[in-house]
Amino acid sequence: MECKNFEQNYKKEMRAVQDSMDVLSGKWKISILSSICFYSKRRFSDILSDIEGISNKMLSKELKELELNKLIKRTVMDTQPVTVLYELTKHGLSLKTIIEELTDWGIRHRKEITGR
Amino acid sequence: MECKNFEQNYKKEMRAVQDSMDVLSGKWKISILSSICFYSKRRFSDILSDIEGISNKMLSKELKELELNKLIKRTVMDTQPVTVLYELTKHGLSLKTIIEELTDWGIRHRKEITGR
DNA sequence: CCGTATCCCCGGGGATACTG
DNA sequence: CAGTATCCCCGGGGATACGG
Repeated sequence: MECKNFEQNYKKEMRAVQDSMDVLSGKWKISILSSICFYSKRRFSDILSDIEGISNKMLSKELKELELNKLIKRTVMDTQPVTVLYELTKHGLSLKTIIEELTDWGIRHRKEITGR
Repeated sequence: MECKNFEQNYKKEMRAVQDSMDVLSGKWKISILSSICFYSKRRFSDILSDIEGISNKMLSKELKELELNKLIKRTVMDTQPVTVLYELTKHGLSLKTIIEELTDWGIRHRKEITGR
């Protein structure tokens, strides 16, 4: 319950958490990752309808950032009209544990705030 | 490596992760929590100087939100002039594992992006 | 179908000054 | 010391239309 192991590389660790948050804290990032993860492979328009409220502009932008960060892989299918598939990379899948823990904590947090 | 366990309560879990992110993804939240956690108890002006770039307005705002979410406890000391101590609550401390994992992932992520 | 381009508005958040 | 108040600017992000 104490934070003694933070003592040594305090600053460096703070930068590392911040790096993670920079990647994940985009407005729709987690939802997009969840959607793709759940269906394994998912098309642009499918993700668009999975996530309530997102615009095509934002989806496009967020997908681009996730791809830049090597969390997802984009594949253009040679169909007519064009189809694009998104899937998680190995690196993207390495987030699974963290997402699950954030899920559990979110549930506990809701209980804590709403008063059990 | 698959995401089968997401199948059942997909929507509910997505909302839960989002709840967590809503609490944590504020611009300075993680830094503030880390600072307080590292020193166990910390004063307003100390946190202000711990975190490079934050303004007193933002610090005040973020602290208020963290307190509302019961992650930190605010204590006014009866000194002259007034001193205020911030510390993590039990609930706030329950984030420690997640923060540590985000730290580890951040380091791995940097390696992934910069190319080992 | 999968995006990009454009327009436009609102609020996040910095700088600074002020109060108890 | 620990904030609040005010001013002000810039860019995040929505709506809509267009292009390959």
